[in-house]
Amino acid sequence: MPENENNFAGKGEESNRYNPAEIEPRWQARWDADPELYRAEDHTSGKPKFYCLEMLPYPSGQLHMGHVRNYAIGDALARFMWMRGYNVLHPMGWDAFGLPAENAALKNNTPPRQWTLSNIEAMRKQMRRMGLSYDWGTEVTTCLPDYYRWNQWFFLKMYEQGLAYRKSSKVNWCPKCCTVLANEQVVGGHCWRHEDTLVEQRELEQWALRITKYSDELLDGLDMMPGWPDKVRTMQRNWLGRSQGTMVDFAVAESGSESARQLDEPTPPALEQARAGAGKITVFTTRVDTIFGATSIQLAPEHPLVKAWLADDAQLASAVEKMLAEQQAAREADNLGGIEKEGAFTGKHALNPFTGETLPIWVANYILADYGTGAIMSVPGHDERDFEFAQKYGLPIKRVVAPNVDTNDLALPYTGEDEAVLVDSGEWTGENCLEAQDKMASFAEANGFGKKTTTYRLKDWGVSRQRYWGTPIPMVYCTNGHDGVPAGGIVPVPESALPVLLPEHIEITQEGGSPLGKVPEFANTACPVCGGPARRETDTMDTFVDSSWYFYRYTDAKNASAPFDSAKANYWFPIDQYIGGVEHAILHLIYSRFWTKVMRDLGLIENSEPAERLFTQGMVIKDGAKMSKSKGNVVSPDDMIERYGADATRMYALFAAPPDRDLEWQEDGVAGVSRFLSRVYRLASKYAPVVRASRSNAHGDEAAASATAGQTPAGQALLRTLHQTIAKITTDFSGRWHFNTCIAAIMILVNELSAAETAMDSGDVAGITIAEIFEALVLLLAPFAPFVAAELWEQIGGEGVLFRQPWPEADAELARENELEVPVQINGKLVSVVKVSAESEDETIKDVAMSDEKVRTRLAGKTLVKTIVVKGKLVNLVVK
RNA sequence: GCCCGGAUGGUGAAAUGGCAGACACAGCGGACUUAAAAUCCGCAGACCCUUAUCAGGUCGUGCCGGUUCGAGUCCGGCUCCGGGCACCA
Repeated sequence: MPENENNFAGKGEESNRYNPAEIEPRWQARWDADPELYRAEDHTSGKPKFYCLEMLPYPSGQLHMGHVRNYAIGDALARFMWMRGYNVLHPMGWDAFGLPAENAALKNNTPPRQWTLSNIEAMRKQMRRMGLSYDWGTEVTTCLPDYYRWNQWFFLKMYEQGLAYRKSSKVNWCPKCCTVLANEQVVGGHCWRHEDTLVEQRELEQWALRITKYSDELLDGLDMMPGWPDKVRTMQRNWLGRSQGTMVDFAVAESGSESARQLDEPTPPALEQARAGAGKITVFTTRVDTIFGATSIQLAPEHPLVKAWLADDAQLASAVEKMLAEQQAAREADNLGGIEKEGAFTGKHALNPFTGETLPIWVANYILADYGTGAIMSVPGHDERDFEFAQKYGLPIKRVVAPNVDTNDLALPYTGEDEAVLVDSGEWTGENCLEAQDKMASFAEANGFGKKTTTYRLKDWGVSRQRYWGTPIPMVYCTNGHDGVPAGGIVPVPESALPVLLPEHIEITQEGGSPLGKVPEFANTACPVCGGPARRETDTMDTFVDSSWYFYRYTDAKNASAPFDSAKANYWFPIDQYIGGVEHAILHLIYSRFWTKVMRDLGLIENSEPAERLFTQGMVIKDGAKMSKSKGNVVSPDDMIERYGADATRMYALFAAPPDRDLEWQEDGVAGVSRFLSRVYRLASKYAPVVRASRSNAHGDEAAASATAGQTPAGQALLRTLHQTIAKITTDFSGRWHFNTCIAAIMILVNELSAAETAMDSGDVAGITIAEIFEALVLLLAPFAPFVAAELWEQIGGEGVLFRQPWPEADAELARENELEVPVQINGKLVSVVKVSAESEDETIKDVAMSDEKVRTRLAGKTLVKTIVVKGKLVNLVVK
């Protein structure tokens, strides 16, 4: 910086000037040249381990402020844990598969691989510029074959275990692109790329992973994860949606005229089939106790029985068609909840197995086809939705539950159950609802028309994507079939043939289904079993697969013969602290929990959960709104670093708000932190010679002893603040993580040092004390502002690598105040403040308070009723 | 509709049930400077009393109530803002 030379004549002056633009690149170069610097010790290390992990980013090419904040938190923690003597694993990687690479390819004609890898390069550079303490030796890039081959390996293992299977499911389909769209690519019901094209719902054969096998474990595990935020656990609980209830069979009664008409007409085989099984409708209910109040059966429009009946009943067919169309429209408008309840009578009836009553069977748009059995018994008296429906269509509404035996006139619908009792329910009348649920379910079970059941909202995980830039699914379809495999049947690729490589030079176009399907060299292959012609699976895996287990790979990133070595994973897992955005609370974090359980059952690891503790940081906000390109309020980290340096940028991200809260980005605040660092730099540089001299004079214990003994009051006061600061920061790191107040505490210390400058210069503070304080100050700064801390550590003659120095110990004795200011209240109102010595007894404190001038005046003529003395806090005099 | 958060000066925020507003930002005043920038020092919740000072008083943590010697903090009932889920039988 040439202006420095102009502004500062003296060389000594210049060295006191904080210049991050000079310091930071210099230290970065030194750190980059030392790949061992942040390398964890081997798993055989005897040290206690600490696995500190931040969520891996998608390599968009640009770090944003959310990343900066996330990594600043993780980095501070990792550095602190190192200094506390832990063996720390602090890795970073890239969630490198995904659609944006394909879009970029379309737009700029750049191959996805090239685009992705150059983005990674750019972001890695930004991270290095930030001074983040990652061990780049364990870097994981999910789009490279040495990673994704293990996705394929896991897929084969899951196939062997019956955890991966083909399933027909509904997908968003763009007829113009001829491809499946992710939910987030559907904008207002239209294809995000073709605004005039409506997205269709299509049934498609897809690969799915049987996550539902672990539903109970995923749910119950949440209760044993106190290190995860309640918010996340609640969200997962709702997502899993376990509900205990009963399946009940209602026999379908054939009505004479209807069936006669049906018999006259030719019946398609599907209908015949449906009719054969049409003996009963199974409903799922959590309130089997209310079954005496059932007044109809409601089927989802997609229910197979409804489909069968449509052919016979044109009126029903058009009603159902209308419902489906409206549902579709609502889905497009993203307003499924706001749709009005509608239904149509099927003309059929069913028998209530408990009462023998005949109930009309309806089709209703509020019944979900994919939850429970797609059929319910409608109890309008005790269910709000059924009530609304029954009112609209004039169906009877019966009361069968009352809050207690005497209260029978409460408005319907009444949905209470805990203390409630049954009425008008035959032999069950008078029973408590909850007890009746159990007994009636058992009764149904014993009589063969019901079963206690647990249902889940969670569905199996559909992992097929009709995309290019993802992990190829390692399956082939044997064209002619062979022994035990029908023509076109599934044959897994043998492990030895992995990886199934993604072809690199392909033309990406907008249309035509799976891009890999149009690459004959890829799609056409030989059946690994019979050698005959075969076609590869041309779908790729959901990118959530990549992020479900990447953190295990970090423990053994170079392993070429296994996803990782179990001994290494078992040493490092579970992750001690996982840090990331709350937006991943459900999908990523459920999928990774699932994957962990699968790996455990495969015998690869011992832990059942991936992370001991999870921290979700708040958003970065600017002008009251989340930063986004469309709002034009994005602040670029590069800009900030250029202007104020990485230290100031990181430190501001920690100082402006506690990490769990949203953070309002104010550039003036960054400038303020930068000014603070200048003050620290100037002071530490100025006293560096004192520190160095004291270090070379001092000899071990002697030095330590003289640091604390025979202090001047000025020195004692500084030491007191120092040790209070150490204590505060140390506690905060292991609990609240309120780094904003930690940094404030360091500021207080530095302000005091500034104020004590004259005292220090005039010899009022011993050199050994000055040394102790500045050494500790630099150590305290290390987790938050590593560049300037490293620089100052060197200037003050510190030995070794700063980030491996032991964290300073707080000395409670030195931190203790010897005189306390105690507020005095009268009837809870502050009246005065008195000074007492820290050792004073309550009685003494009271006496001092009572003799205070202001207190005496106020007390005149009053009667003292009660005195409250809280040691070190206050005195409250209660008077009348 | 349901479930979570949150609400404190002009702004970001701080405060194991114990002096509300630490620490900063912006602001104002001063020092340094020919001047500015930078830096340093000081002031700073609102209102009232006072010619002014010194000092003093009243009110004040979204609203209403409660518990307590004492409530930003705990309890009950609301309002508004943010996030998640949403006909889950």
